[in-house]
This record gives sequence, C-alpha cells and structure tokens, in this order.
Amino acid sequence: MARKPEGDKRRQILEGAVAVFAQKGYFTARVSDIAGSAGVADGTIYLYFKNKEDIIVSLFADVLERHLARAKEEIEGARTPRRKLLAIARHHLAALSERRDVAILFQTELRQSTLMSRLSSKELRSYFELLSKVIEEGQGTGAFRPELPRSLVVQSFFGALDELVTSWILSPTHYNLVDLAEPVTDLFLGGLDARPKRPRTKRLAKSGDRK
Amino acid sequence: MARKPEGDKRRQILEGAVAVFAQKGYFTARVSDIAGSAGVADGTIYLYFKNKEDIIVSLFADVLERHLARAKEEIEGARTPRRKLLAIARHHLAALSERRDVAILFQTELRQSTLMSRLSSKELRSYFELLSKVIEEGQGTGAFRPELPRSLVVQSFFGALDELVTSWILSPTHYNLVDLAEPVTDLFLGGLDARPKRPRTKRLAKSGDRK
Amino acid sequence: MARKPEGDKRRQILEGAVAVFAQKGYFTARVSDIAGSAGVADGTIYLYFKNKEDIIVSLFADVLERHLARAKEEIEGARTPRRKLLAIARHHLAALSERRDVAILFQTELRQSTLMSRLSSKELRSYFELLSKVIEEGQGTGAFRPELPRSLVVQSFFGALDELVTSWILSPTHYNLVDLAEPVTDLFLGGLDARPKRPRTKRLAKSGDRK
Amino acid sequence: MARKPEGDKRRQILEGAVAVFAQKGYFTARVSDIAGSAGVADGTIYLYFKNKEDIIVSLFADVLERHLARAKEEIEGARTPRRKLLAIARHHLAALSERRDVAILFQTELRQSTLMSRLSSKELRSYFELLSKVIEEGQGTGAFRPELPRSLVVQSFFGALDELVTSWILSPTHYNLVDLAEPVTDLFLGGLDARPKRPRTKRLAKSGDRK
DNA sequence: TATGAATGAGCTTTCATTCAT
DNA sequence: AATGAATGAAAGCTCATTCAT
Repeated sequence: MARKPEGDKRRQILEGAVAVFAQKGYFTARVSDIAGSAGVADGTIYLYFKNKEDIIVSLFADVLERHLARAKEEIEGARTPRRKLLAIARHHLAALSERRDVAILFQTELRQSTLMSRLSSKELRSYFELLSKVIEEGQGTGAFRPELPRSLVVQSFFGALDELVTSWILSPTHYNLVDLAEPVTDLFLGGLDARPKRPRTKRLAKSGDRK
Repeated sequence: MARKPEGDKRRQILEGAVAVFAQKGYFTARVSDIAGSAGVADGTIYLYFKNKEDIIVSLFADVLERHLARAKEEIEGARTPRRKLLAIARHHLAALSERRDVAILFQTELRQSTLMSRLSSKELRSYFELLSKVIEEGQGTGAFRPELPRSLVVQSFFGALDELVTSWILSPTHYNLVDLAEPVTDLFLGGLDARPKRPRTKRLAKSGDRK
Repeated sequence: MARKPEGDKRRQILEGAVAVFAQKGYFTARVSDIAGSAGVADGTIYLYFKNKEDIIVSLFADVLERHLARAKEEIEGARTPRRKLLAIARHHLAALSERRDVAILFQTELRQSTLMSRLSSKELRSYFELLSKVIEEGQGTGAFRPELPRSLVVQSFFGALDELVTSWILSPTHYNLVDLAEPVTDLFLGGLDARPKRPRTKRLAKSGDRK
Repeated sequence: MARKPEGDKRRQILEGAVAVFAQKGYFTARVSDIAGSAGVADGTIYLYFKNKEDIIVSLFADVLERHLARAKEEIEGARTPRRKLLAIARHHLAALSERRDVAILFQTELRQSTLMSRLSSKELRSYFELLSKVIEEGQGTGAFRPELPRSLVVQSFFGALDELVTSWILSPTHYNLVDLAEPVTDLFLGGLDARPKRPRTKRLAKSGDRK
C-alpha cells in the first residue's frame, strides 16, 4: 500500500487531491476519491487537514507560494521592466503548462465564488503586487506610458496570460504554451496597431535568452 | 389556455436562480433556495427544467445569446476595426456591470470544469469568432499588425476584459467599470511601450461617442 | 382526444388503470399514466375516485363482482357437484385468459399485503363460499369424500387453479389455458394415484359439454 | 480486521427488512424503517446492499436457497414418490409457519409483477424442478397416473400448498398449518371422489412419523 | 499514527392531489 | 364537468466526518 518513499504524507494527499480535483472538480470529487488517489485511508486525511475545503485551500496556498517565490527570482534575473514582463509571462505559462492538472485546477476551481473570497486574498494579491511593481518601475523610468492606470495595466496583462492558459486547457490540440510568452508580451508592449517604423518584434527577439 | 400574464414563470425561475447562484455558487445553492427566491414551489421548477444543471446551463445559454446578439449590433454600428474593438469592450463591460449578479455568475460558476465542457461550446465560441472577425478585418486593411497570431490577439483582448470584470467584482469599491473600456482598448491598441510620436490616445478620444 | 363514444368516463378510467397497473404495477404506476391511458386529464380522475388506492380497490371489486355473478350462472347450469367443479374451473380459467391484463393484475397486485386486507374481504370471500357450497353438496350426496375438511378442499382447488393462471402469465409461450380445466378437475377428483380399476378420466370426458 | 462478533450486520439488516416488509409491504416500507428495525444507521444499509430493491431480492434469494437445500434433504430421506410428496408438503408448510413474517413476505410481496421477473428465476425454478422430478419418478414406476401432464400436476400441488399458506396468513385464528400436510397430500393423491374401496387415507396414516 | 466501518444530516427529485379557470 | 399547472410532502441515497480499534 505504501507508495513512494513515504515520509511526507501531507504532500501525498495534496498530490492525490490535485489529480482528483482536476478531473472531477472540487464539489464533485469525494474525499474518499482523494484518499484512494493518495493511497491512504479516508480517515487519514483528517489527520492532516481540517476538512475537505481545507485541502483545496492549502493546495492553492502551497502552489501559489512556490509559484510566487520562483516568479520573484525570475524577475530579479531580468534587467529592464520590459524584460521583467517577459520573464513573468514565461514563468507563468511555463509553470502551468508543466503541470496540466494544476493548471486545470487554477483556471476552473479557483474561480469558485465561495473559494475565491476565502482565498484570492494573500498569495494572489502578492502576485498582482509583484506585477504592479514592475509596471511602476517602467512608468518611473519612462519606458512605459505613464498615463495608463497601473491597475488596469496589471489586470490586462494578467488577464491576457490567464486567458491563454484557459484556452490552452480547453483546446484539444496540445500546442506549446510557453511559445506564446514572447508574442503576447510583444503585443502587450507594442500594441495591436500597425506602426510605420520600429518593429517591436526585433527587440524582444534580442532578449530571447531561451530561444 | 392563456392565463394571467403567465409564460414568464420560466423567466421568474431563471431570475431567482441568478440571484441564488451568484450568492451561494451553483453547488452550494439548493434547488429549494431557487424556488424560494423565484417565489414558486420546489416542484414547479421541474415543470420548466429537467434538473438543477439544466437551470444553470439554460441560464448561461440565454444570457450569452442575448449578449451576443447585442454585441453584433454594436459592432455593426462601428466603422473601423479599432472602433469595433472599442464598441465590444464597452458592451462587454456595460452588460456585466449592469447586472452584477450575472457578472458574478459568469466570472465564477461558468468556469466550473464540469459545466465548462457542457457549455462553453456554442455561444461562447460565437463570441470569440466575432472578435476574431474584427481582428482579421483589421489585419486585412493594414490597420492591425499582421504578424501577430489572430487567436493570441483575440484571447489577450478577451482575457483583459474578463480580468477587469473579475477584479471589479472582487473589489469592495464600486467604481465605474465602463469607464475602463477606453483605456483598456487604448492600451491594447497602442501598447504599453512609451512612444516618441503619434500619441494613440488622441484617436480613440475622438471616437468617444458616448463620452 | 375523445375516445370511443364517451359516456362512461368511470369505466374509461378503470380500463386505463387495468392496462397501466398490469404493465407497471400498482406502486410504480403514476396517476398521470392512468389519466393518459384513459384519455382524460389528471384531475378528472379525482372526480370519479377518491384517490389512487380507490382506483385499484374499485377495479378489483368491479371485476370480482362480475366474475362472481357469472360463476354462479355457470354453476346453476351444471347438475352434479362434479360438473359444477368443472364449470367453475372452466369459467375461472376462461375469464382470466380472456383478459390477460386483468389476469396479471389479479395474480400480482391483488396479493399486496396492504391491499389484501382491505379487499379480500367481500367478493373474494363470496367466491370461496360458492366453492364451499359445491363441496358441501358433494359431500352431502356422498359423491365426495366426507372425511376431508371442506376448507382444505376449497383452498386446494382454488390454489391449483390460481397457480395455473400464474404459470400461464409467466410463461413465454401462449398456450391455451382453458384446455387445462378438464385435466386439473380430473386430477383433483380422481387423485394422482394410479388406480387398478374405474378410470376416472372417462367420466369427465363424458361430461365434456363444451367439447 | 475481525471486530466484535460482526459479520452478521448484513443478516441483521435482512432480519430487520423481513419484519418491516412483512408489516408494511415493500413499497410502503421506508429504508429508514428497515434501518431502525435493524438497529443501524440509514447509511449503513448501503454498505451492504446496492439499493432498496437489492435488499428484498437478496432476501428472497437467501431464504429460497436455504429452503431449497433443506427440501432436497427431506426428499432424500423419503423412499417412495408418495412419501416424497408428503415430505415436501410438510417441509413447505413447516418452514413457512415457523416464520410467519417470512411467509407473509412470500405470499404477498414476492408476487409483485416488477419483482417477480427479476427474481422468480433461479431458486424458484429449482423448486419446481424438484417437484417435477418426484412426479416423473412416480409416473415412471407406475405409482402415479401417467396420462396427466407433469407440469399441471406440479402446478396443482404447489398451488394447493401455496393457497393453504395464504389462507393461514389471512386467517385470524392461528391454527397449526403443518397438520394440513397429510390431508392435502391425501386429497392430492387420492382425489376428491369418494371411492368404494381401498381407502387412501390408511396408507398415508402409516407413514405418519410425526404423529 | 493509521484505518475504514459506521453514522446521519441533507439534498434532489418525484408524484398524488388540489383548485383556479 | 373537465382541465392541467402548481403544489409541497416525502423518501432514497450520498458522502463528509467521526471514532473504536
């Protein structure tokens, strides 16, 4: 019955939960499903979590925390605000495309009105603040248009990335999600409008350190 | 056969459902809650809907259909692709900010993995196609940058609008959502990058026919 | 919508009920099924019957009453107790094989513990008394063995006929049920034991007035 | 894994079910009634049975199986086909009069058209076949009249026994049912007709080992 | 710690019955 | 008399949670 090298039963349960929630959705998933998927008894779950909701809330907190930490690192590795945006986009898309089940969870269950309130709070807010800092820096240095409300910019960029992930999840074809990091950043920075000069794509291409 | 001003009992139930679903979420809402909110008996619901799921699916279909129809009208009233995008943004934000409960439903319950599959199909796809047509037109006339993948553009624009609505819903302050239509379209068209010349904002400002 | 020549709506409903009850069973049948089968509105049923149970009780009473009346006539047409038994067997099997749906109802739903008590009372008791009279007469004239308890004889004969009907209903092949009247009466009168003399079959054969 | 004297929780539930079904009938009985009567929680029932129907079907199968097994033993203990019939009659009546509640169930609920089909199949068929074998043997040895169709004989005998039980159940007086085994077999073998010689009763009286 | 049998509250859905028309 | 939309009580079943082992 014992899986892996054991040891971290809590993580074991969370892994089982991701798989089950992603497949059946939070409400439709039974606690016993999670137990089964995690290879533990039903009762064991309650030694590590207060109740069913605590599982998904912990799950989101855990994943977001790690995601946020790595996002910060990525940003620090980039110099200009523009490169920082690209780094964030890359990280955002890479992280979610690496774990399709986590992605499904985040694009669907996380939106639950009930959960949303109890959750979006801390970690998610931090992520938005991270983005906000980058925009602020860009507007401060004159790289970004200063007349645009910062929250609008943040929400638009996040929303664009978010929708890319959602569409990727719903799509029957399994294209490479990370490849969209550059063009979406390019669009976001350069705008949709055609311009007479200064092709925006070039610049970003130069910064393409991941090919 | 015609009774009172009947015939709208179905609508009555749908209205009750919107209110209840928006407040408690689909799974947490009891059918009897909906009945209570609609002012009918529990059993009456089943004279108009097959089961609980049929209620929310019908709800989404109904609302999306009307939204889509009006979106098409708005677009036809606009000349250039750029003005069409603005029209869509205005309509999108206006429609949802007019009915906060509907907005909540769309930003939360609609994402349910289970419902998503059963639903996102027809009407939602049409909405994306509508957007896609506008982008295509713009790229054809040379107004929009042609090198950007159309689906990426569509998803980014939709995602931006979508996130604006979500943030608005989650925000404690009740700011005017429609006011964001212009700046978000401006950002989307002009890009975040600061530009030496030709300020994009001007143009859009001129097209401001709703002020 | 109007069936037949109308007129007896009560009978119409009872006919619908027989069909529906025979097919789905009393508890599984919906009142609206009966209404549908009878070609009347749900509410109309309650103009003729107090409630669902009243329908089946009335049904049994009606059918049993007619059956009983005809059984009495048949008996009067027969001279000897032995011919009377044969007449009863013939009538019993003929009546039920003529209306398969009624037969199904009687062999299944009538046994309901709940209904049984409320019902078996009057008409069914009369039927047993009719049989009992015949046995009594036979024992009185010396035609039948007097040492056998009358109720045992009555129950055995009725039970045999009853089981023939049940088996006929459950059988996939539609053999002629009435043809069993003579042999079953022969068995009942002559016994299963082989006898050295006086073959019993002959006598009954002679009495075959219906051939 | 073995707990208390457990393992009989299933039997506990079946016992509760017999009591409740016998009193209220299958359809009228609530699952919670059964749970209450069995001294378990409602939900516990579903750990041992798929659903309500599964309870009664299992019940019939269990009882019939045991009844059938014992019937076979009884038969093997008897020499002649005539004594075998008597043994079967005794066993049939004894078994059902020992458990009045089981008897009620068998004489009423078992006839349900809906259940009948799903059930009468295996065990009940075996019982009829057992009887059929005895008749066949008797007809083969010349003890029984060979011109009577075997199925008719089987059905008549079973029907007689069956009706004795039904009447016993419906009767307000609690007479001894097993005492009827001899006279009913006597009637069946010797026939109702009065005979000049060779009284049939004698023989059977000799075999009366139970007084 | 870990187990999983047992619990029982709670929900969706059905359907007999009513009653305004 | 006839209709059938509306009612709402009732019940089967599920499943999160507990707790004796």
